[in-house]
Amino acid sequence: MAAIGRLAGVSQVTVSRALSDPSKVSTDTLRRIHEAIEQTGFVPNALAGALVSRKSRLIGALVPSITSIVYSAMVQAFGERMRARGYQILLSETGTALEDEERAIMLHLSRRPDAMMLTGIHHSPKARKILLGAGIPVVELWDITESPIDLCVGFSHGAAGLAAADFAADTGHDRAALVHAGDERALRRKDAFAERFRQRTGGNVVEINLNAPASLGQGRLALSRLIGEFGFEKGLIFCSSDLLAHGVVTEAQTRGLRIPQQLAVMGFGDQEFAAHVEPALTTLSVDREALGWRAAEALLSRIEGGQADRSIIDLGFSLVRRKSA
Amino acid sequence: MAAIGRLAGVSQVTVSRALSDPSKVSTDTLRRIHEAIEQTGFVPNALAGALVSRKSRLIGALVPSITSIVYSAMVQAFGERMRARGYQILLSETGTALEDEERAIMLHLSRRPDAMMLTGIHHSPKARKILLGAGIPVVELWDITESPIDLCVGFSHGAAGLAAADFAADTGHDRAALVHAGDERALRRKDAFAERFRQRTGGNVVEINLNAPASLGQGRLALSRLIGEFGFEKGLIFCSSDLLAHGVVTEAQTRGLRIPQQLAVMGFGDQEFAAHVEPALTTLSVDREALGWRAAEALLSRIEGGQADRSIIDLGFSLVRRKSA
DNA sequence: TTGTAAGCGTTATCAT
DNA sequence: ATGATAACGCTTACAA
Repeated sequence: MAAIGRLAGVSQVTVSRALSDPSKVSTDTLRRIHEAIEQTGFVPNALAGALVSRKSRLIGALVPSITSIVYSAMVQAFGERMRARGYQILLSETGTALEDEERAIMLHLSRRPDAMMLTGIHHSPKARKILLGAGIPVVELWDITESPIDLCVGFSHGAAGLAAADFAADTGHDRAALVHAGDERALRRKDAFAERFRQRTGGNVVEINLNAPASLGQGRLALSRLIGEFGFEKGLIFCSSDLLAHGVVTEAQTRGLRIPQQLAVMGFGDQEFAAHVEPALTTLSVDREALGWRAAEALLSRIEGGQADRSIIDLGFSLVRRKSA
Repeated sequence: MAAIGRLAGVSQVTVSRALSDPSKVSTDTLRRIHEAIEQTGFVPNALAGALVSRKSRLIGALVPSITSIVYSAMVQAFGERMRARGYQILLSETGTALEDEERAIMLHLSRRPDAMMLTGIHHSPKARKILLGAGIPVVELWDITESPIDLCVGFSHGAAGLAAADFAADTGHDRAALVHAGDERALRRKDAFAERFRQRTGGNVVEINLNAPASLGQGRLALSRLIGEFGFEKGLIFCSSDLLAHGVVTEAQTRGLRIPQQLAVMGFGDQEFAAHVEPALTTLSVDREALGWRAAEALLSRIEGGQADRSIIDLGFSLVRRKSA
């Protein structure tokens, strides 16, 4: 900046002002400063700015995985909103291990973000403590709790499981299978499903825990195992994601099983392809864009406004009935 | 750090040393320093560290979209490798507009990243200039060129299109259709395909430009349009992504068209589901993990070693023949 | 093994 | 409208 100042015949401070608040600088010097910037290819150092102003315009974001559309669509909406307001996203994948998340949180906090976004409400005690101590807005996504670190935006996974179980019971099924990838929130949905379904129908519930990232192939495998291990060829299958459901449907068709008459299949997430699969998937719809968008809004109002928004935001879900169940 | 020093009975510098190079500090003071850190919940300020050391341990990454598995799988591999070596990823989505990418590059550079990763080899002249001026390693991904900004890791999209056309001709097709989402690299593949296919077979090539993000629904729509607008019910369809190919296959099955006898379908990317779709997709396979991984390695050796790796890295592609063509 | 001093490139504060 | 000066919280010499 000092060099730009010399070129433009002003001091370093004036250059700083020209960039951060042009209204405080005369149009003539403004022009000379921009010319000098153009010539030199000067790019201001945001590290120095953040250090002294204590505002980094950086938002830390932690997701289990970036390749799952479930998270990436949410991060996309979140990031878009944040970028529009002049913030950048420092993104890390944490996997599912709490200690990895804790480490990532420390790393993020060392960059002094203006706010943090976390996935889920399940964190290590130390992570909570450090986050609280950081004194910045924090939003937890995808789930709700009575005691968020600061803010949370999501929906009740227990309620989602109950809704799926009620649908299964209402549509006359007395056998059900649960197929999931083993993540914490999916487990809560399936536990709620199992309890409610047994309660209402007295029927049997079997379960396949794939313990692997959800994929079409894993979905096909799940149905094969369901048939091989449990002789499950009639009933409703509740999958922890649409991708798994799509795999189950594909495998069922290959085997000549009729959907939904013989096998009813429910997914979760209402991803783009859900409506276009043949037969179209019945699923629990979650608005992932709204999730990211609302989280961004809530953080922004905390960062800039003071507080405003309430701290527990339940976005709910809806059951979309299509052809597969 | 000064406060930690006071608690541990040492100076601020010793605390700094304890954190950056523990071997330079006696085990006893090291212990006292860590106790003090534990008590206070101190998190070092990486902004200050980066400012003076001129090393941010930050890598800027620019992708068109994070929700496309094509890019997210690559970024995942890239980020994993970088994190393992102590770097964090500043990620931005740039869409397809060059001016947006340019703006994002400026923003990233202001944070003084130790290196930058860009998608594609097509950038604005100003972007090139600024990047060059930044004096940091830059890697361009997904494509190769004789004149990269610094490094490039990818493969020839022209060659990929030729390979697909040769396959189509070799398997006896004399009509072909191209379905694509309109992105720059897909256009280069389809242009190469069209030219080679016409040259070899003299046959007709029709084209659908969806001008929308690739999706299952768009793939179904594409086949509907192909049939409606061109009466295309026999021949080979080369799609710019597996997702579109999957949509075409789904629509074909719904309409009772036989694959591959009547309609042969080729995808691009060899995504996870490609092998599990029914019928399994014939596609051009690109190793997205290797792409990210090699890009990270190349940058790392430039950052830390000096130079080492050669600057144009062609990872190639392969044609995977399955059932759909 | 530890400490002192200088300075990284900005913004904030107070003058002019 | 502009400038001088003092931080911000670290790392890097250099010294003890």
